[in-house]
Amino acid sequence: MDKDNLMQFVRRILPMSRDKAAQLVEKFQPMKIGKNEYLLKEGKVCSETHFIESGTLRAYTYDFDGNEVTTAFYLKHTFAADLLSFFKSNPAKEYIQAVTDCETWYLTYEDMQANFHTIPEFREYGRLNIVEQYSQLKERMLSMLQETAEQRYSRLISSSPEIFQEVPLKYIASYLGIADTSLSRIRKEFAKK
Amino acid sequence: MDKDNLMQFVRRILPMSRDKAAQLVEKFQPMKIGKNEYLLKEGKVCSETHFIESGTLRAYTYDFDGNEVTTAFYLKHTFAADLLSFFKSNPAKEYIQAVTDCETWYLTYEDMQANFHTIPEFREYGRLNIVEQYSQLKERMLSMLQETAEQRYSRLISSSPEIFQEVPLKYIASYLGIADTSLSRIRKEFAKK
DNA sequence: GCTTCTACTTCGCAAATGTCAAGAAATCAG
DNA sequence: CTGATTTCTTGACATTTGCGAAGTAGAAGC
Repeated sequence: MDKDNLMQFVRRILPMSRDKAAQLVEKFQPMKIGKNEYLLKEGKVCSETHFIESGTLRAYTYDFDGNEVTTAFYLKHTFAADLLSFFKSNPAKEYIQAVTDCETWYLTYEDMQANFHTIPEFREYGRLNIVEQYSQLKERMLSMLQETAEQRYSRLISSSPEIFQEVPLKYIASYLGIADTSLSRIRKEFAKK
Repeated sequence: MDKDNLMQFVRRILPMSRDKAAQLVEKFQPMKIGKNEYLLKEGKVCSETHFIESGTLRAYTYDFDGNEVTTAFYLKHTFAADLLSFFKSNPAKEYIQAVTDCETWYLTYEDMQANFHTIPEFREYGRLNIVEQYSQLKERMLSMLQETAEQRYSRLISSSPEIFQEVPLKYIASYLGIADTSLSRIRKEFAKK
């Protein structure tokens, strides 16, 4: 397992030379996480950020009635971490669990800080990365505000069809903010078209 | 009009000496915006960030059916800007409009970049600020996912009662993701308790 | 003061979604 | 392979929310 995918990912966000990128990803270390195991539990501080080489994870928390609410899916070749816990060293408010067996490259908060100080590009990368995450969250927020459940489903399946191969529908339902029975009905309607 | 409130705000996010703070806010300039005027229009790049000395603004966009969707309220002594447009110099996807007459201190993107380079604290402040905004957006997202309209209303009125003094209820309805008639019903039910 | 406009409420009905229970289908463990 | 568990679907019914229309109250303009 080499760091090619990681380097490609980093350079797509912030173009830079191969050498710079290599320097930037040097501190990342490999990890394996078995299916249903946790990368992070509520109350713990998220002290690493993981680039997913293979596998899928999801983040979730509970609502007032004790139902699981899926807040994010992390597919291969993206980063998985609780951004808030990681950057502010706060206890996490959610769980991050492996939906399938996973292999990741992870970077500790300390190593990231070291990179921030020694590599100006990394500082810029870090900032862009947060803005990017903010952007995605905002789109999802807007989608919740202005679209019906069916429209949200339609958007998700066309923008991220991979998710549907990787995770159970009930997680997707709670991610879309609807009951799993409602999702089932929406899929039925949707299939007719 | 002096910069005391601005300095206080900045130092609350990132503690620093009075001198540092003074240096940091030096480039901010005053502006007045009349009721119903626009601080930003869709399609324009948001090239300044505004600290609101007095007054209230809101951000909004339109959904597929042409209805206004309020995405944010900006109360006095906070920052108003389209974060995504500002940091990425992209065309804004929304409008920012003054709900009442406003006075602001604004900083241009160029001046912010200059501050980033010359004042390390400001870099750190910028990053923390984005993380903070992300945090707030995430809470709202969760609130949409796990709470009923009435719970969201209840939460808003207890966390930000000021908003209800400043902006029409119909804006609040679209901010909560419901029709104004539904908000009216919810308020009626809510008043009984 | 009068008119006009906007914000807000209320009503009746329709559409969307939730809840609960049952059963089918798929997956997992031994 | 087989039984147990989990996931998914379906149906009946309740609840929430949206929509259009009508009416009221208050603010703004003249």
